[in-house]
Amino acid sequence: MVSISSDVIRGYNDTIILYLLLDKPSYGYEISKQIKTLSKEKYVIKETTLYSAFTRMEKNGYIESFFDEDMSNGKRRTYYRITEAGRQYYTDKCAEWKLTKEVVERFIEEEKGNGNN
Amino acid sequence: MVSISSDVIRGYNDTIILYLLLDKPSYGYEISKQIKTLSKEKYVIKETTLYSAFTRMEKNGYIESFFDEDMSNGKRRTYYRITEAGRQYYTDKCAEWKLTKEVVERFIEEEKGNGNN
DNA sequence: CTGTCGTACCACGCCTGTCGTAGTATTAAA
DNA sequence: TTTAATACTACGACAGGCGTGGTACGACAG
Repeated sequence: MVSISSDVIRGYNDTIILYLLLDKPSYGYEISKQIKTLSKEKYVIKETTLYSAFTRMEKNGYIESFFDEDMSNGKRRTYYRITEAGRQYYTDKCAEWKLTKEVVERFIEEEKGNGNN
Repeated sequence: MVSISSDVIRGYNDTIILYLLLDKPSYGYEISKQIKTLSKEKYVIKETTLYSAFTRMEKNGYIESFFDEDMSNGKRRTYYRITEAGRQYYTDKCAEWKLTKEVVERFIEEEKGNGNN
């Protein structure tokens, strides 16, 4: 069965997360659910991968963390919102994706290598 | 300037190399030149990356190394030919690429994030 | 009132692939 | 004789992903 290997989306986890923050802030658990449903269960991000991406991106200034004000119950959630730098990074990554796609597809052929010719 | 980051094609260097071996055996230097020209200078694989990919793929049984018989001069070249397992791996990677492309593109939007909305 | 499940997060440390640096060796041109 | 192109190798650092395991809360079952 064909499934996505981690090396492939390695460079795009950050982009995927940023995409889900474009419109509104969110938090880890919600984002992981969204990735799962939006990808139609094709890609399920690992928790550690997700949270380490948060840490890294906050350090890089692409996102900012805050706590929900009307959080009265004990469940503490760390929300993240995208920064301007994050939006820029996202845009850049989208451009890069187009280029990468072009390049990779020069080396992908449906007919060739598939079976025996 | 938009250029391909190593993390992005990380999972596809092996695939790219295998593609260039589908029709005929080749060797490191030639393959690196072909990647450069075929990608229109967009992607230049690092030597160390290339040669370590060879080692890894030979260990995995995707390629086999041999020396050119009519090598009369001193320049020793290690040629590689793709194996059946290698062809299978390539085919699988092509299928995976399609899936990855679908998934990633759900999180890529040209209009969104580009600028300010 | 104990157990389990779902939510929400974090620390630690390993693994793999990439890449920087540097070195060897040959041939051909300048 | 020095430089450039060809052809390859060794070594070690680094970053991102991920396995493992732990904390903590609420809800609901038995």
